[in-house]
Amino acid sequence: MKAQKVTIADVAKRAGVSKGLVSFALNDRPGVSPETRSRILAVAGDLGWRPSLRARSLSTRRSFALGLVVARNPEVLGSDPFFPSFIAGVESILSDRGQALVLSVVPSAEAEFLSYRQLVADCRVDGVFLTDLRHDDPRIPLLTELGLPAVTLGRPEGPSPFPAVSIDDTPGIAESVTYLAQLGHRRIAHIAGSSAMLHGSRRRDAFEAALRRAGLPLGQTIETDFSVAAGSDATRRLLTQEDAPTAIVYANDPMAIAGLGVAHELGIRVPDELSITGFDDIDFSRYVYPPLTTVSATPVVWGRAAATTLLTLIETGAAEDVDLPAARLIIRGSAAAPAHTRKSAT
Amino acid sequence: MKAQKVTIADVAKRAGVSKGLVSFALNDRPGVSPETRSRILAVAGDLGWRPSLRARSLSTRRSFALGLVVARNPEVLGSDPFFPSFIAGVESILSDRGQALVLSVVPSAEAEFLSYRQLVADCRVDGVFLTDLRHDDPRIPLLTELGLPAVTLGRPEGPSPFPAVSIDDTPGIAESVTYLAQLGHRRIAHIAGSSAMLHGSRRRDAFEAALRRAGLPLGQTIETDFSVAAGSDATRRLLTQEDAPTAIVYANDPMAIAGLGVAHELGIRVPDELSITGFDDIDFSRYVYPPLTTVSATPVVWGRAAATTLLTLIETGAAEDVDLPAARLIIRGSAAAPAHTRKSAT
DNA sequence: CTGAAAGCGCTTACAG
DNA sequence: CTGAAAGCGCTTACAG
Repeated sequence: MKAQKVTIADVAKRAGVSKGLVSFALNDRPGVSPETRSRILAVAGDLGWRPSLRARSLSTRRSFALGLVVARNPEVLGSDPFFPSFIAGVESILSDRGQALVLSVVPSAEAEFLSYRQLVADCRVDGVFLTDLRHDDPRIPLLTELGLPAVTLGRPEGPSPFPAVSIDDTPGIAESVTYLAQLGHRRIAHIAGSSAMLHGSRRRDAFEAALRRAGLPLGQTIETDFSVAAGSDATRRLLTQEDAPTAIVYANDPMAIAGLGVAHELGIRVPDELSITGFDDIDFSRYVYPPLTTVSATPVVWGRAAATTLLTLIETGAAEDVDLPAARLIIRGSAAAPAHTRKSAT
Repeated sequence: MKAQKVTIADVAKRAGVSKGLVSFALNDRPGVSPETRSRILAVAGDLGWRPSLRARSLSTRRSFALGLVVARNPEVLGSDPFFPSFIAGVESILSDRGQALVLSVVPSAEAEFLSYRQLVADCRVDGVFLTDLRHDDPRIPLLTELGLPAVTLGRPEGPSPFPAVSIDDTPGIAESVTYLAQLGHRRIAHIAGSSAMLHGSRRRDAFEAALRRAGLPLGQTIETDFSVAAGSDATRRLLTQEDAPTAIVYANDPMAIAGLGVAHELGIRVPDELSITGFDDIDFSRYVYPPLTTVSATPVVWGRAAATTLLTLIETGAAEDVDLPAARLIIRGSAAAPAHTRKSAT
């Protein structure tokens, strides 16, 4: 109703200058004397002038918005608190900078491609966040072709023209395995995420390397899609077989929580008869029983750093990679010495 | 790189008409002969012309985008799968309609106000979704003053100029209580959400009404902020007191899952010694142990309906309220006859 | 049914 | 240091 009535022309007239000058003053460009500038700004303030984003967009070809497209089905998305937290981090940066976040949630990888094309066709955003990196990620050449600036969460394997904001998840997994080994576990299994995803296979590699380092036999690994349902199924398979593992390292917390459910159902006591560790330290983790020993990720921090980097890239044309502090193991109650060890110790 | 090279002027020249005519053809406006229209459209297709959203925005004063601002701290947001699912539903409508979703996540109610003002000052969106309705919700007068179209999730108490898309959660709570009463429970407690929120107090009212209807004494109710942490605390209070309830009706699943953890920790077996019911049917619910008896919400459906309604409102200036099917009780394993009943039956 | 022009509200060379 | 003009790419009365 009341908004957008006053334009740059009103300010110019009232200040007795040209529209161009007002624009220069607004954008801190050289070529306007300090006195004139402050007079213009004062008038703008008096009039309550808010420069029209639409008009600026049209002439500067910028959108003043960043994009995030996430390709997941709604259920999996719902049990994964990564995105809400990541987005909260992103927003904490954007809101102060006058930027908006346009979010696109799509059900499949094909839809994801379309979504990026749509975003640039409509000039909706000035850059995007690339999450859930995959092997030979096809989105990197796509975005390159589209000329859309991006920042990747984690460093892609191949060459990438985009800055990467990373948080090393290897130490966390390694710590988990070491911790379990020190407790006396020898049959440790891993319920892994999708190996198509970089963080899925990287966690798996870290798991196997840590096992080797601990001088333990290669443990069983079951690949999943990171979903609660898959975590549940995999746990059941593991626990109902001969020589079931005494400890399971999960690639994320939702699967670990599902695993806890399966153990309860089978009458296997955690941590007495089965130790488990998670990854993410989601809110639920400290409230399940026993509370989950897990690796703390910091998605809010990640979101902040990614937003800052992307904005720098867009504004200056370049940005450095940033490495965030590695995720670390948080010891709670879901892991303990295996039953036979305790028995012999008693 | 390649995008946005061809403009309406190119199409007009190639088709041998004026820019105005191209615009008319594009927008299905009367005043252009069928032959001319199809010729223009053909040329546009040949040239791969994509009308510039920015230019359209400037002249039509529309943004072709919808807004959602959610005011929650990141942790609570993370354990609540409502928004991801709701957003997925919204997107499924928007993507086909060439609309985008701009999402704003803010930590407080004050920031929320600012966010709405910013959204309209920058003309970012043509309308917004109003979720988490509160008593005497101050956002309704705010949006009215700002002249920003909106759709409310649920019907506000007072007068509202906006269409409401609702899903009745009363029957689900009532069914929960009735079910528990029929199992033989007489001391049923409620761990409620925030009474400042409409759905928090409505579920509480439904709980008390159902108790009365069942001829049961008024149960204990503890108010929370819907968070996992609060659900955990409230459960502990309830279970460690004299005459602890034999059944607890939770206002949402995350709190119920936290309650399950507390019960385990206290050595209280569910459902043998304690029955619990949740609300939402989040993904986790069927994978905890015992699987949660809960009320199924349908946030994806809600998102779709809300998006459709909001778009109708924006395009036509009016939209009908819509009532979605009520949420219903889903019986799983977390509720059973209370111990003493079973004892006497044995 | 069609064209030429003005306008949306900024920014940006280009002159002075 | 400052002004006047053209341009961003559409839409929309207004004439014909």
